[in-house]
Amino acid sequence: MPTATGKLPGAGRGRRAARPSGDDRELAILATAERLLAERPLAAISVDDLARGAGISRPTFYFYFSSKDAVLLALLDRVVAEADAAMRRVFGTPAAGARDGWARAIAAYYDTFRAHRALTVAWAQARSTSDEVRALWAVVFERWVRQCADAVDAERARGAAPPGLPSRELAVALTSMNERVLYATFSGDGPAVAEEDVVDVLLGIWLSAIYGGPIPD
Amino acid sequence: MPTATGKLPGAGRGRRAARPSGDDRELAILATAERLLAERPLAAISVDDLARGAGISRPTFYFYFSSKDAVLLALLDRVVAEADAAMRRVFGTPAAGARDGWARAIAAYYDTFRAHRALTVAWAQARSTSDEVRALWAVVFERWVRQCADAVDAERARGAAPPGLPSRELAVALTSMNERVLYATFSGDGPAVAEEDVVDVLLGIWLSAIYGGPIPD
DNA sequence: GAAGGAGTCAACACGGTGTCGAAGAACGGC
DNA sequence: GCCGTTCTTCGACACCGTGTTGACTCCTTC
Repeated sequence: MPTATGKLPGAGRGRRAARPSGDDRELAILATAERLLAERPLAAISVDDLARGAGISRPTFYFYFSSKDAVLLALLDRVVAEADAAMRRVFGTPAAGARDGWARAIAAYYDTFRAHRALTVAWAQARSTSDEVRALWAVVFERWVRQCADAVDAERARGAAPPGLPSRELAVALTSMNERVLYATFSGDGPAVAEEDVVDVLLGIWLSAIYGGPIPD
Repeated sequence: MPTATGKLPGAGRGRRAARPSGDDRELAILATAERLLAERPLAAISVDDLARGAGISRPTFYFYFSSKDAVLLALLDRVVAEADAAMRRVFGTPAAGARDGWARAIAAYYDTFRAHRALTVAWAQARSTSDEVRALWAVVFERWVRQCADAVDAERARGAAPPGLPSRELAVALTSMNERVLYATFSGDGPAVAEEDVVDVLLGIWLSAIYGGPIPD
């Protein structure tokens, strides 16, 4: 099991050693992957498809990436970086009230993943087949959970939110919900929330879970 | 694409035509599958493993099931039937208050899936690779969503719950959350809620989402 | 103009799936 | 008790996807 790294986005994932036209090839593979992913599921795309799409032979593909999963990982790094950047923008701007802050955070993820819906769906599929994808996702997820838990703690500390469930467990559950609901909405299989409502629905649940006091029986 | 049915649990999924000792073989395959699933992921189990485990050759396996997925489907039918039975029991017994009713419903699913955690995890993986598994799950999920939405409507009608998000979308989101959170807890990869807390955490979020009024900014 | 690295691919080994056809057991009718 | 039919089993095959090897072709650059 090679390449268990996950440092800088886009770097070190393949096995190249930096040379002129090689970069084009690498980009061509990435672009082909994203294009094909938009039309069929990851499992239906072979290394050969990727190679041909990029105008090279299958063995040459392995010169650039160590496997199909490595391509996905590289693509995923990018999107995660994008989502984090969006999130940093949210935290950087002062929010007009608590509701607005949470709304913007949820919308930031929604927008990022919607812009790459094919990738989002493919990632979820690859998570069950690739340890590396699973590991990368766990790291990313953990970061979001931590941010969310910290924000909840802060709201409780300033008296805006009542005490309640442990903030970390609350954060895990809410973040999980977002992940699953957004996936269902984007992939379209099974019951899902309509795309135009999804942010509102998620936001509503987040707010009542965080700010709603204890429920009398 | 054969066998798109989903009628009676355990029936019609393979391609047998009912005969004596054949039943033993079928059961042996099912048992082998559940046993192997407890030690490694679905993708790491070949048809050959299943066949050998049941004491038959690979071609003979195909006499009983049309594919690896069909085995999982048969197993899944059982567990779903079990969960539904548990749920019917919950609805059949009068609850001591609203909180207790929801708590028992969530616990019923938790208990059923925990009792078959290996299957639960395998199903989630197979959902990305098999159309049939995906379709079966969509049906099951839809049924739960409907039950949940109906219950919310009933609570609102009797004045116990305030109006709020559309009941169906609320139900989709909450059911999705349960699915994802339980999966994370059982599979153990990535951040998860501790097994002993998970029902309380989910319940807390359900109650505030359903009974919590509108949140002032 | 030789050395060496980057880039490329035909051909291979492997492991998995699903199918086919022939051989073996089981059983009912006659 | 024998014979055909139907159920059951499996060896052998065709196929597809993966990842590797080794040799060949350019470039550089010294």
